[in-house]
Amino acid sequence: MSERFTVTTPIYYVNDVPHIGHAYNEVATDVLARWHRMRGDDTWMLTGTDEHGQKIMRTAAANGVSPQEWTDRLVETAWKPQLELLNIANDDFIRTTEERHKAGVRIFLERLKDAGYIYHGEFEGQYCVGCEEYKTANDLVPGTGEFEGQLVCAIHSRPIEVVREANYFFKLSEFGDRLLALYDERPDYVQPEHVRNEVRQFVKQGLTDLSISRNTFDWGIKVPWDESHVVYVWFEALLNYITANGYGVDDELFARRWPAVHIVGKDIARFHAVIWPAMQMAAGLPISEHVFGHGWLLVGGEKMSKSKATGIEPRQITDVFGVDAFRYYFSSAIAFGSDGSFSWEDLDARYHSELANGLGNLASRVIAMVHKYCDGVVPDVAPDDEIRDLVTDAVGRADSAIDRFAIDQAVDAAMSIVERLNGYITEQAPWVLAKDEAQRDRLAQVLASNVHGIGAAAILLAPIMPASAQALWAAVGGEGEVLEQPIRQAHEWRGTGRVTTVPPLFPRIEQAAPAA
RNA sequence: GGCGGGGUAGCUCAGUUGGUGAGAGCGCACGACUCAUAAUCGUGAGGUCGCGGGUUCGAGCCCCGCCCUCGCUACCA
Repeated sequence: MSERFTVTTPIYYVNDVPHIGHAYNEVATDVLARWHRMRGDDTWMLTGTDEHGQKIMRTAAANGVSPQEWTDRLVETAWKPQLELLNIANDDFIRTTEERHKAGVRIFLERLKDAGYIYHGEFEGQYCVGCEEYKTANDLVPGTGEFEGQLVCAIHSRPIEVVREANYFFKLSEFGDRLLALYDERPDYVQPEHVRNEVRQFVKQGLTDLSISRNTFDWGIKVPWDESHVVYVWFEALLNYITANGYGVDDELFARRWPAVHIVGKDIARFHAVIWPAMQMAAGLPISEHVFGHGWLLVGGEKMSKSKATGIEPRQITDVFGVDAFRYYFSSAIAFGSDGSFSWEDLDARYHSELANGLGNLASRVIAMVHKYCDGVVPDVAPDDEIRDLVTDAVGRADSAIDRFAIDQAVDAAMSIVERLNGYITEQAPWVLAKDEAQRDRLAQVLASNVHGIGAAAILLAPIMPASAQALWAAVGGEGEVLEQPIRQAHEWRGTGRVTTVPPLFPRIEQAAPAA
């Protein structure tokens, strides 16, 4: 009963410097995708970059290269390396400068126009180049210094430009009722609950039409029927989700991949849960399955922000703790959907408590005992009922948590095996049993129970920590790739019956954490 | 201003539709054990559940007011 699962990250604005906020989204999406693959689902994970817009054009010019050369460079030196660093197994990577995207955007626009949802209108506004958006009076503040006496953008502190444009508009205002009906009929369309409420409330207040083209610069996709305009970046960027999946050119592929699940930051949930579904309705497309808005990472109690220079690069963390610990930390320490506090102290504490002392040490002690008391051969006996039930229950809880996007709870379920096993060992005291020949059978069952639990935990943790899980899996006699094990049957795994020797999976790190 | 989220043990947070004396993890203290990455296991440490009212036999969970904090308010995760 395998199903299909297409999941997306936002496409990242290529001019940004990748930081742990982007990484958080990538890792979470990757964990979901890997989990579904291990269920046997027809899984597809899409990510990519957003590369058009005036700001990119200007940055490129400032660096003396063409926009295309500029974005090529950023993609190759910043974005793709970040995916590799984080061990993200995305199936596709779309760039909005690719021909497949441009072609799909043109087809989509033509269909919208034919359906009567696009019209020509005039628009005048105060435009901030830094924000690439029109500002309202509320967004402006009195300037200081060289801009004394002028109104400037509150974010960039630079003067806005008054721009009058004849643009094309999308009739977003016509979709309010249908959107509200969507939220009501499909309560799980927007998640989590508080994001859904916010989106719903927003739509209830009424929608206005959306300007979707610009004619003051040309770094973008030309409007098919009017090449003096380029499509506004946000409108165009959303279309990556379908242009990457064969929209308009390969109906069979598109039918297989679409609709998708979108994992986005809560700040852009609105675009994904309001504008995007309206666009899909207008074009007669199936609506996305879910829009999940995750929370922010807070650093020192504040939203991590590139403009406040509190952005942290993933490498700063992975260099010290490793990629798997990075993935584990952000998957487990933060309730997916809520904001979460990041600190080096917390990361360090959880690494040592949960991974080094908990999981790593458990593997270490069990493997050592199997070697010491059984010559490395895992006793071929059924695990204790208690352990068997514990593991079976954990597998079920973890798997169902994923359906709720509760990644943190899935990790908790997996780690509950580790915690219980450490207690179980102390209670059973194999080192005592080993001294009594009459207790051989009991000793065998205790060790077999541990190996059984560790193997299952390795499978459940594989989507979160692929490399470490593989090492753990192999160490307790798992055969082949742990990522190819059926995750819903993790409690039924059978191995070679021999343990091997492994170096510590998560060595203690004595050095002080770098200053945050 | 409007909308939304928060304010619970030192820290990070759980707390279903209100009901046994308010919880978890980490940290801390003490004890046990020795298979293990000086790891593990057990016990304990007593927080006005932001403030003030109200409803109720009974409220951290409901209502009113207030304070603080964070985000959003139309197109940067």
